[in-house]
Amino acid sequence: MPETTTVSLAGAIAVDLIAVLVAVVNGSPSVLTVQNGDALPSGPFEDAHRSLQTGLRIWVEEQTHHPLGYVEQLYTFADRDRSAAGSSQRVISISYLGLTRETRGEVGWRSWYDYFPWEDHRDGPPVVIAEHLVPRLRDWAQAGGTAALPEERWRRCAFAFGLDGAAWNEELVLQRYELLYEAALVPERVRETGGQSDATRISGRAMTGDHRRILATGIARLRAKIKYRPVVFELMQPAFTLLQLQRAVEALAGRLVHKQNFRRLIEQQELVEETGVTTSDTGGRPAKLFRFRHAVLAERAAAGTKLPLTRA
Amino acid sequence: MPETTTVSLAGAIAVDLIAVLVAVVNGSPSVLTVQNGDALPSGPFEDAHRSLQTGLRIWVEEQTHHPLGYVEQLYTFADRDRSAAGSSQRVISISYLGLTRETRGEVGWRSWYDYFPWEDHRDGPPVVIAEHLVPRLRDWAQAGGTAALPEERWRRCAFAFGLDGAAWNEELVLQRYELLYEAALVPERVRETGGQSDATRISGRAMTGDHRRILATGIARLRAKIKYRPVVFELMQPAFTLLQLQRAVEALAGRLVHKQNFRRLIEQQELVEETGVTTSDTGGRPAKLFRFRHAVLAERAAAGTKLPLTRA
DNA sequence: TCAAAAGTGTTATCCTTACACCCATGT
DNA sequence: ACATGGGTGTAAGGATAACACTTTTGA
Repeated sequence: MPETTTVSLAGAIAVDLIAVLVAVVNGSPSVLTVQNGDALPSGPFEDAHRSLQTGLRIWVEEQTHHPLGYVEQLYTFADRDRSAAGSSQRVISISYLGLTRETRGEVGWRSWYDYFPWEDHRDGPPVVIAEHLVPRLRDWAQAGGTAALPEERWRRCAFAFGLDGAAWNEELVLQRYELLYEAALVPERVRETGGQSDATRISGRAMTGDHRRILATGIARLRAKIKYRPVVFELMQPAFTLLQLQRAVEALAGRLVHKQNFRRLIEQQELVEETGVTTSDTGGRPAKLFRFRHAVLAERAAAGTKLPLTRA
Repeated sequence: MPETTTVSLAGAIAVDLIAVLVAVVNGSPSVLTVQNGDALPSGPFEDAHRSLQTGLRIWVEEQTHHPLGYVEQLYTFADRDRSAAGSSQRVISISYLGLTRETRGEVGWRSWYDYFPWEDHRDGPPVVIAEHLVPRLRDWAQAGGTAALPEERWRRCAFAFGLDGAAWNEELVLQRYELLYEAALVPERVRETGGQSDATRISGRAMTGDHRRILATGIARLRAKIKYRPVVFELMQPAFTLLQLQRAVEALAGRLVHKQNFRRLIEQQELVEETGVTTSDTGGRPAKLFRFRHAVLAERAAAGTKLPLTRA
């Protein structure tokens, strides 16, 4: 049974809103941070706010002067250990994922691969995985007692990081972070002011509290979402070339995609239409500019079949 | 720069846990209710709980004596109008979706189609749609001012309910409920002690507060989830026939699926294995009993491809 | 002329969809 | 025998994955 050291007075619970705000800033999938990159923007949920979502919009636009495009709720966290050290105050954090194309007020945007260096596979698997993570994870697995635990631990590692013949799955961002956390390979686990030179190179930049976990949740959600909902366009300028679109997807997914098959996919789903304009800013042959067909949002909010339905 | 000082509004906010607990009770997709079907089980989040999820597990098992299988967070609601009438107390409801196969303590299980009669298309489109909902929705759309609003409203209706040539999409449970709410076709909107004889037949059984909205959220999530994650098995007995499995899926989706193609799908994904036992309880030729291959949970947590990746 | 990016053609393969038919049991 | 569900074969069509090649610009 739980150890009740903290007395539960009425009203001991505070509610925070916390935002994972994403933009693609010259080729880098970026997240808006505060405190010099140590934290995600957050603030108390005010009673005056009409709803959570509007509450979030209000203060994000206040703080950042960014019009906030697509917004969705991510997750609500409330583990006991989230409380600030010393205080027995219980904090509930309701996190949101937001997408924007605006990048004014140049402050605070950071590539999310600063925080998760092992997640960027656009130039092949990052060396940090084989060099640093794998040996340490293997040590951790082997230290797992006597029973079947070591194999079980290693199986999880291999699956999450695409080892031993398993394929890399870019959606497992959270699982990977949690494994590293469990294996104490991440500064947040030991809480030492976060971000020593060596630790950062290996395990990425740390953040306050569990902000990095929340960021991982957001990235995972977004990587999953781009596959079945046309949300990338929220991150694009109004007009863009197909390669720019492809680069944006690649930035988010952390993987390269096949050029022509990508184009065919976009085309056959009728996601874009030509603007009639071409640009030669891209180096090489001038490219046609496209715009997103907003009609598709109305037409199909994604069928989402996968069940072999009988004909009606 | 924004600072993350979490100011606690002393005691103005209460936090509730609320559960959408699903089981398939002889062919009906059912939800656990309390208060004679008027409410979903819920309770205050206690500071003693280690985390939200364990908090939920503890009191669900307390209240229902059900071992709770799969659990996932659904959504966190906090609209102002959620507060109890008169009180200015702000309530935040963190909702969870839980799946179980246990049905002991026969109290409180209700078919979710009692609450959403228009969602069950297993015997074709329910007559209530054409008979009652469509005319009223059309009226509501037409009453939408002078501008483009009426067409816009009707377009949303047609899309949500599969009218005017649009296909029925079983995942749009929440959108449909919210349309009916917006059109004031649902007792919750008018708040008249909920559930008059006529209203219930047309717009389904009402619930307290926004519990029905939460239930709709849960159903939508589950209908989406069964397509890419093997969660149906959480609702099955340890051994089952393929037709029983199919019936369970159909109950959840509210649609019939193609027998052979369904089997092929199950088989080629290696989701099940034969137990070696057959049963003749099903009427007709005895059926092989299968069990879920728990190995798949480890093997692939669903690849989830849809991007044309380049070969590594 | 060469680098860099734009843009197109084509094929093998797999998955999905839609057919229609036979098998084993209890009544 | 017949109703009820169990269980199978197979072919058409479309989506995917994998090939390599031509075109147009700026430096």
